[in-house]
Amino acid sequence: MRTRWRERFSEWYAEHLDRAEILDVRYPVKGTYVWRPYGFRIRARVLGVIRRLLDETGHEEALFPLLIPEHEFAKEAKHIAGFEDEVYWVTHGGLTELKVKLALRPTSETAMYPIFALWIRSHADLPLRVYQVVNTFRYETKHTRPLIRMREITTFKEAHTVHSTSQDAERQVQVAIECYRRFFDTLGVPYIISKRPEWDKFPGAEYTVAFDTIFPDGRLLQIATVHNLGQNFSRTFEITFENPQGEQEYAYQTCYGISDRVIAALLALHGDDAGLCLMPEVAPIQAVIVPIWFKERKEEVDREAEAIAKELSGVRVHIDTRDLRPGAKYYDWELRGVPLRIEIGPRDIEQGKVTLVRRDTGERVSVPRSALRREVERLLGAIGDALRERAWKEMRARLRRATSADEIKGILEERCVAEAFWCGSRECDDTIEAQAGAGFAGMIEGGDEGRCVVCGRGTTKLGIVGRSY
RNA sequence: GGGGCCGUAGGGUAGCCUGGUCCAUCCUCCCAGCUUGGGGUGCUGGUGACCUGAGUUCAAAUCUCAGCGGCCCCA
Repeated sequence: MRTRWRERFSEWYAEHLDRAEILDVRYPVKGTYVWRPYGFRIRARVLGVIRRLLDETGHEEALFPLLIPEHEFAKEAKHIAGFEDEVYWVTHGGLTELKVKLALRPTSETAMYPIFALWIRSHADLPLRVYQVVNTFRYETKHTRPLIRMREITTFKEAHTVHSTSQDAERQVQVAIECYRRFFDTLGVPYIISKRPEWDKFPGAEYTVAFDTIFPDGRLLQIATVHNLGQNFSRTFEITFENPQGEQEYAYQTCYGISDRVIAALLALHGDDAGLCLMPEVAPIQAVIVPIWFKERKEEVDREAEAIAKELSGVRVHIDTRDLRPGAKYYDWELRGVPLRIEIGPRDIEQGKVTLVRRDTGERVSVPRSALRREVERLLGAIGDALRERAWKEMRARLRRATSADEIKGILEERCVAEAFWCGSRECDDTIEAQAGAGFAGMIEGGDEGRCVVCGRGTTKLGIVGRSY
């Protein structure tokens, strides 16, 4: 059942972050939240996935400071113009006013790049690929929402690369996109990849490619961005290298990042009315064992539960020994999204079987003990595939082709996202914004040919329009 | 950026309009005991709250102002 999940999504979302013990939203500073242990374990698993992908593709993890001196932060004019209304400033050390104000990083370009300038001297030092996982701060004035719009982003996974040629930087953009595809595929989070319009790109970038997903309420959520910075920052921060010809040259850079929003998407897209439904890859508990006790046979059942846990080494299992009725435990673990439940009771023991129940479908099967391990592994794989497939299907159903501004408006009213041919001009975007209530969030290039929904000019660009978070 | 609504135990709420009946209602959670155990066991007992500050008043959960926090709508 996905009635409430779909129709009253924002209520569902807030309620389950709390009930599944992901976050505590009661911390008394607006836009900041507490990661609870269960949520934190999910976060750690997700980090494990992205770290592995970045490490495999030649990135090295590093850690730069949170504080950025004003003179560095202010160096890149467009960059600061893009962020200045949302920067937190540290102005005092104790009672002493600081001579140089310190910004809490809203992102780390200006923290990293002065140091990159020191690290890089020759083409032999390139390419440089580093990433870090940090918290970042933005003084958001719009409505804050847990994991979606926060004043303290707690888990910004930002990568920064430096190259000796423009082509190499361009290739890196493709590597990053591929890396993020694999990341979201692992998490079963569906995405639309598009280029952000000129007026909406990252401040200081040449261009920005974004990943968006569509939430159950039909809103677009940006879940990753990849930027080609060209030489904009290297000129500002004097990141130069000696090329093979012995000349000094400005380096070419890219950066890309993913925030806490990926967790929001992970939780939101795989739920149903009973609660969360975690992808097995990132579930802190992949299978929960519920012993079915009867007065005289409690110890026997407990021994059996222990034996099962042992047999399943390598699978993340948990035995629920709380003094609750089995039914109460079922509801509880369903809420928390544990993908597989293993029930073991006297009846199973007598038959030499165990009972397995899938969280995604509710399907219940009785399997021989001898087949336990194989079946558990098979089912975990099947659940992951099913969740991924269902999420993609759901998103595709919410992305609908439009051939006029009116149709776009209609699609938005039906809580969906529209895609329509668009020439790419600001004027046509303004028209759509005025007529449909939302502008183009991005454009997908290189499709078939069509005519811009506004001006009728021929184009191969497909714009996407949706209400966004 | 503009407009509106709201803040009562851990969570959800009644009471507020029309100040006194309120050491504040109900559900849930939590704790103790007994009971029960293949989809939220039942019973008994118990802990726990008026966002913060200032003001009005004989009297404030209730009225006023400010702060903090939350929610919704529009651009």
